[in-house]
Amino acid sequence: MKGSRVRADARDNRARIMTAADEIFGRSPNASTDDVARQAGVGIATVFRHFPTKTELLEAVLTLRLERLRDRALELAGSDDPGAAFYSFFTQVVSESASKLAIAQALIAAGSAAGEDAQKAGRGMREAFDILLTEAQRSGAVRTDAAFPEVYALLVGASRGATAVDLEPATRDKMLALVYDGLKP
Amino acid sequence: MKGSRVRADARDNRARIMTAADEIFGRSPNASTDDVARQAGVGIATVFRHFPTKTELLEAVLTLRLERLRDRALELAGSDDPGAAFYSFFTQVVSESASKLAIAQALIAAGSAAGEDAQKAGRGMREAFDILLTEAQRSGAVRTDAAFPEVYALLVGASRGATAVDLEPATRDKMLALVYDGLKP
DNA sequence: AGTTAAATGGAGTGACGACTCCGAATATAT
DNA sequence: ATATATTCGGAGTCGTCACTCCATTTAACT
Repeated sequence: MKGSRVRADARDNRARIMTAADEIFGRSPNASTDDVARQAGVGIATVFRHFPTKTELLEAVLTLRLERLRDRALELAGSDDPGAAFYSFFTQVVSESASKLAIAQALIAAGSAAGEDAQKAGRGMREAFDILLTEAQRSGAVRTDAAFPEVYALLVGASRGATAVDLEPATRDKMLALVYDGLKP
Repeated sequence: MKGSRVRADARDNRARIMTAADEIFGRSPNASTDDVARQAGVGIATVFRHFPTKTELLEAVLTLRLERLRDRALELAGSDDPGAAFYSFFTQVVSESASKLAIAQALIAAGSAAGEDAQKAGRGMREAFDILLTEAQRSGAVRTDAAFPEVYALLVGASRGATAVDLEPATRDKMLALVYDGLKP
């Protein structure tokens, strides 16, 4: 006899809802909760049972994305070539930014600016990125007079820029080349 | 006897509504039409008389902003120092981007992606910026292998980056310094 | 198989927002 | 000053969306 009793279908549904929400909100930030439920193949009430508030659902999705990014940064952190690791991560984040940003935007639009877990995940991701930056600077791949805040602002900006107008991949790469030239010693 | 009869109060109200909308939507993209009416000191029906649709109101405001930016670019275009003109315009756009982007975002959220007048104004603004870029390149202030699309993407990105996290002005300037280093020959 | 507590689903509820209707007010021309 | 066509204002309509209630289903343990 265990204290916590977790029914299998509940776990399944929770996962299915998060997947659906990730897709739906990644495409259209103003989607309704019903849309998520339909995509997940469950009733509306089930969504609200697992996530009592739309805001909480959005936060959960955003948190997951941020944690994945952090993990990827940490994987790259031990690399032989810190410069390549840094620029690779930067490029990856920019490439995948569209849907992630849509979710963040949805969260903001939903009213709640903050969000316990999401904030923590954001901090974790930034710390991991800071490690990549520091290593790249130590190896001479990035100028040392560029501090974390402005480099991070550049990452966010490049991401949002790539999202804003739907950029041709070729143009995006050229833009990133300009950014990287500014970052080199 | 003239064919077009324009009552003075109507003109006044239209102007007041646009000003109010500019402020309100610049602050919070999800504001309601009632908020605009209240801020403008008119009734709701008056807003809808002048702008039959919320989308049209947003477009009108965005168009005005874009036209102002274009004018500023054209003013700077004849300058003695094309490099300074280019970087000055770039910096100005980034500084003021917060509210402008909020409006554009509101437009997207309102459903309508396109928008006749706004598109035309956007084109005009981009053309004016292209002039600044070309002159700056000719004067040797900007590298000549940077084409318009990626430079424009950089402008949009820097703007959105500055907006995203509310950046300290000092950090924003450092970020811009990095961008400008990437643009120099 | 039977029991039971947890989980589900979909019809409801209340609030809010874009947009309309129409009687009252007012600018303009005579 | 009066007439009149235009504009105004705010109460109302309609649709949508986040969130709830409860009868029914179902996983899990004996």
